[in-house]
Amino acid sequence: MSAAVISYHPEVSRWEPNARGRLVEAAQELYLERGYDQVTVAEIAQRAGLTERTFFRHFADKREVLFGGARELQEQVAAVIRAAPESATPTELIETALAVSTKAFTENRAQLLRRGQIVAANPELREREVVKGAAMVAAMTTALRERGLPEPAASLTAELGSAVFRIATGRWLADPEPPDLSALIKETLAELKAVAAR
Amino acid sequence: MSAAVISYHPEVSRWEPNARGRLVEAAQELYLERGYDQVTVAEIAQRAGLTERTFFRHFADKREVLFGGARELQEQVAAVIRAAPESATPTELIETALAVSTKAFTENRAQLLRRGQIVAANPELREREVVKGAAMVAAMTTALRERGLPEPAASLTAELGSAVFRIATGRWLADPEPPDLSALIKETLAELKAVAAR
DNA sequence: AGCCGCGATGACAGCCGCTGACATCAACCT
DNA sequence: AGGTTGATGTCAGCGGCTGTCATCGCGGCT
Repeated sequence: MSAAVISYHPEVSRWEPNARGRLVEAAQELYLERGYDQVTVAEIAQRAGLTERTFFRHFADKREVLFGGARELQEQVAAVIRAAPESATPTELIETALAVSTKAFTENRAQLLRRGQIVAANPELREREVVKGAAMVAAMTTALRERGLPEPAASLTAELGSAVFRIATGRWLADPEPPDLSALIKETLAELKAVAAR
Repeated sequence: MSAAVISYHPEVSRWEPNARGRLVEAAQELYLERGYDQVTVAEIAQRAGLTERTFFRHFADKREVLFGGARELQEQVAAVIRAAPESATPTELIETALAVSTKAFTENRAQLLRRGQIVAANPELREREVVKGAAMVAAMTTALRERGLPEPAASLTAELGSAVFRIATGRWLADPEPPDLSALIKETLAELKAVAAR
């Protein structure tokens, strides 16, 4: 509680803060500069002022450093589904769940484009993206089942939601004049209904 | 062209035949016995009477040895979509495309269950399965676009088809008294339509 | 004030997945 | 007979990833 406890020297603590963030930043820079498979983990760690071993304490593998946000998004979506009114139809649930992402997406468009460029350039990274999508489906299915939706409706609703999300955000990122993301999601959902009705 | 060129000794050729098949067999045995990550590629190769280097000439990586059939299935499905009459609706296309798998699946149930057991036991293998599903979606989308179906209907139809396939075969494999697979596919598709209509 | 456990990091050794380069040798072609 | 091809072997090496132990500031406890 005494005053002036904090030294003004930046090295307040034993290490620089935000090691994880520095690793993400260094990895993205290097992946963009030279391509994912021309970068070693040791190089990433060095640019971040850390060691290779520490990289693997923060990220399960060399790919995961690009996919940190997926878990949070997944948890938010599941929470929204759980909180929706009991009367909501599957379609309404999808629309509500996907709405949670629009703000973060719209605010970070440049960052998402940069990341998308890195991921698109490498098959291993595209694989990991697919896997994250599947994890999202699983989380949505669980949340839907918890509110009483029986199988296979729960799985199907989750798959539909995931498909709409993937297609809508893909179009939104690809469009140089991006329309409103939530409107695009609604539109894509409507098109899906039209396809399924035939 | 002379007669009796062939020695009766089993070693007709320089090597035992069907190296690829022996590798698949050895890998499945070992993965089942000890678990995927307790098996080295060198051990698989040794059981098959080959070297590690030869394993990697037949399979891109240690996982791929379990996913050989995916490419053929994908090609068959795409071919059926391309061959369907022009008048077919998206739903009919899905139903027709998925029908091609039922025979092979029904005939190889035991094999598929064994493989499923191995894959389910390991996250890396589950990832690869997800990736194969995504490749199927991509192939279906391409085939649908080639017959003139515009986007996003092509992507959506492919996603729906993939979802129905995954869910129907999952239920079929899980059921100890397996119903007719093609009937189950039709039923799942009908449930999907019901979900999407709400 | 002194002690102690915790937690983030470093240092080091080692396994194994995977690749490139070159050698071998039966089968086949001409 | 000689040249080509194609599947395999051999060997060396990189790099992703892990286990293990050491380091040492911090914060809490006594």
